[in-house]
Amino acid sequence: MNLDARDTSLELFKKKCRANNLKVTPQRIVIYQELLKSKDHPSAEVLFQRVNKVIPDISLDTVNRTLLTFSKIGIANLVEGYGEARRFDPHIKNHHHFRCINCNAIKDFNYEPYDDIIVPGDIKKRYRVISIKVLLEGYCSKCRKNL
Amino acid sequence: MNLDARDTSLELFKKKCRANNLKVTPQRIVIYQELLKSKDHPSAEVLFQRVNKVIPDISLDTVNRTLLTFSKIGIANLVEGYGEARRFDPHIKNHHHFRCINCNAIKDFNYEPYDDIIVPGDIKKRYRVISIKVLLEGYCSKCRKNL
DNA sequence: TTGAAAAATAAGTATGACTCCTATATAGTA
DNA sequence: TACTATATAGGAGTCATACTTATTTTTCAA
Repeated sequence: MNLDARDTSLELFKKKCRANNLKVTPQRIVIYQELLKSKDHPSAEVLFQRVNKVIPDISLDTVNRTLLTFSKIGIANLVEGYGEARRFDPHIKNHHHFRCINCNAIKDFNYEPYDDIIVPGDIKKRYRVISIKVLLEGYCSKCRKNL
Repeated sequence: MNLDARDTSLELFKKKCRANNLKVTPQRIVIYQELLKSKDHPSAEVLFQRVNKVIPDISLDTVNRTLLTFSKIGIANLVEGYGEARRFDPHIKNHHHFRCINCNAIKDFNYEPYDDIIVPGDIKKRYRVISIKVLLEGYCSKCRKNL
């Protein structure tokens, strides 16, 4: 055997695909590799530009669809900002949210211990932090029933 | 003086508008009132439907623009999901984010104490929680300079 | 109270970000 | 190798948001 880190990660990727009945296509491999390299939480469009250099006739739809698929099977993470409509909250005071990853419902809650959460020193140094929110994600009461 | 709770809140609203050099228009008043009533973190479209019943010829653009304005001057809050492109992260392991409210940059960080954050009992009972994330928001190093 | 200036609005158009459709191509496997 | 289920490209459609412009309003000072 002669697997460097890259091969190992690629093999792992293939294993995960097979475990989820996903075909290992050249498109998926390149999208995976380009995402792994990314330090900037790219959008589908941004990653498409990079993948496009490797596979010139890939479509944006494929990149977007594939990224969503990856996030469903745990190969990638969907960052805050979910590609849905912007939503507003009349609550001004700091509070926290539970978000259903299935139906996107958002529930407010307050929890005193969360008010004592401190900001890491190096974050404080680098950025100006205005709010601290805890975001819990999972399935709401309705959606957990249908699992 | 004969101010009930509603009048008081309306006066407060007008005060905030003036403090920010915003004109107090009938549209803004109704949008504010309807948002205050909302328990569901409405999108611009959803709130537009409600406001529309009070002001039939209001435009969706006005509702959306006004909500953004409100969130800028602290009358409303913009909920996770910012109406921008969906973004992906190759990091699988649970970690946390700092997000710049100006340029929307997202920075990953890890902080051990955050790994011990517990889920409130009543949330645990009602929902199935899968992930706990701390979301810090404010200004990144670049943007804080230009303030 | 009025009228001018600045700001806000409605309506229509444009753009961006997906999302769907369908014919073709390909991976997995018998 | 051939078959079947999936995946893909490309184009069209949709939804959410932003822009443009002419008109209307608010605000404020005379």
